[in-house]
Amino acid sequence: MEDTITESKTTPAAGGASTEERLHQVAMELFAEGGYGGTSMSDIARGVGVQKASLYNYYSSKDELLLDLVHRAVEAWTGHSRPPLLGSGTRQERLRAHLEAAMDFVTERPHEAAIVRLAATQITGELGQRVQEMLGEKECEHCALLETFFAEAMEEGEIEEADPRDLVVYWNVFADGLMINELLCPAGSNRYRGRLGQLWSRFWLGMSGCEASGGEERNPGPGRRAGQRGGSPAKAQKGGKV
Amino acid sequence: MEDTITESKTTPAAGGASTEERLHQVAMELFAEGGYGGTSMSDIARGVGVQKASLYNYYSSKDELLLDLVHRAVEAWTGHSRPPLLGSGTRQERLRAHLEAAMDFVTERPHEAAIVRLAATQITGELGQRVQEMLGEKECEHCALLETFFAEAMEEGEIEEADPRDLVVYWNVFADGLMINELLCPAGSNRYRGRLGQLWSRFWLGMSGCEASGGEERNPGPGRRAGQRGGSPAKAQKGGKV
DNA sequence: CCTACCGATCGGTAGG
DNA sequence: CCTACCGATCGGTAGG
Repeated sequence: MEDTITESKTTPAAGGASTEERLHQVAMELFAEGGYGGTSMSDIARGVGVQKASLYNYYSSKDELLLDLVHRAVEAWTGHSRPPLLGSGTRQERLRAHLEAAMDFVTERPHEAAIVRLAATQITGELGQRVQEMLGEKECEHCALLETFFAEAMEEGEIEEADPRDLVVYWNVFADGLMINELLCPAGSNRYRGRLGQLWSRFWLGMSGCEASGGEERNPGPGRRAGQRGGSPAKAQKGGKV
Repeated sequence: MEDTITESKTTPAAGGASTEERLHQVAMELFAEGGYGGTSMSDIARGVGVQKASLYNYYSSKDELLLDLVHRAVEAWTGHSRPPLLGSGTRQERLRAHLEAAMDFVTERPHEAAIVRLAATQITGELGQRVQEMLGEKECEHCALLETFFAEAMEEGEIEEADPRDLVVYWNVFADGLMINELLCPAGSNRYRGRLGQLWSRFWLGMSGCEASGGEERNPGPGRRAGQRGGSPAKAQKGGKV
């Protein structure tokens, strides 16, 4: 018989995917839609088409399963949205492409995006700490990258002199605000993605020129037509906390 | 003995608060910190100092308990942050005061703020729908108020002409981005509240003057260079998804 | 990958 | 507000 196959695990019961692949898919979907506490191992087993006990051949516990899924989702998001930031074009173009890629990830791979959001906001206790640790690392890494990005943009004269860390904070507020709304909006009706043009124009005004922390009043007349265009489909990621 | 007291419910076991008040306080705190699924009625009963069954004299189910807490928290948040918006001063001052009040609520009454966030992001199923309904109503009401606020600000010339709805969206992105970061930041270290000065300057640039989505360039403000490829018309890169 | 089973705990009810 | 109790389900294990 086929017991030459040492650790097959192949039982292409559905879709031709291996049990492990189906496990990833199903668990991702159920956690994303029902939450961690709202999804039981039995629910997952039913979706995969195996007995609950069999799941423990892949993960030693429900916690470990979630951690792996979160890790995969974060990596996918980063892998999708970071490249545009490192691509070519003006800094503004690259930053905007980065943002669009991140937002498209939310639209195209909602379950993975939801898992990351869930990880950042919904998990408590010891598991929560482990998850926060993982996300925190990624975020720090990303913030450092952005800080350098903004510092270079200043050297090139594309944005006014300022503390790069202030720009990172400003960016995080804008990006997280967009993401959280896109994530929570009833699927499909992305009123934010569709209004990105005007939002970006306004955002970029604050990014490129501003009398920093000192000035408060002084809303100088407008000037500056920020690059404006529809959104081009791009890839995605972004590691803000959402 | 004292059975002359018809529906007393008074058992000032701790802090002099009634059992019902303690129930509100304890449940709010536990839900906020442990999540809905992560908090059992037994946990709450233990915190209140009564038997689990006694909780059902106040609420017919765990769901009803959460709904009431969410409702109270939303009302409190609104009651705390709306007055400044309707106060006196320039529109910018009033809007900023509104924002600061909202952020202070997060700092000063973290459990109530957390309950609202939890309600918006963590509850699924039928209960989730009921909760979303409640929040949605409140939000619509608030958006309408803001739309009027911005329309008036335009009439008064404090901000440039634009679609008020665009301004509401821009505001929502900024406000939500700030809130979510303030909510998730390790308590105390509010790096956002502390940087509100520079963030606000940048935000207000985009709010007050900007050639929105359809607009062309307008009177160039006084100083405001900013490198960025010398005044060439937008790249018009199309490719948008619609 | 399955059958069989574990102790613990869940939200909630009966009845006083 | 309590004692006593319910059926259902939880995450996980034994052993093959």
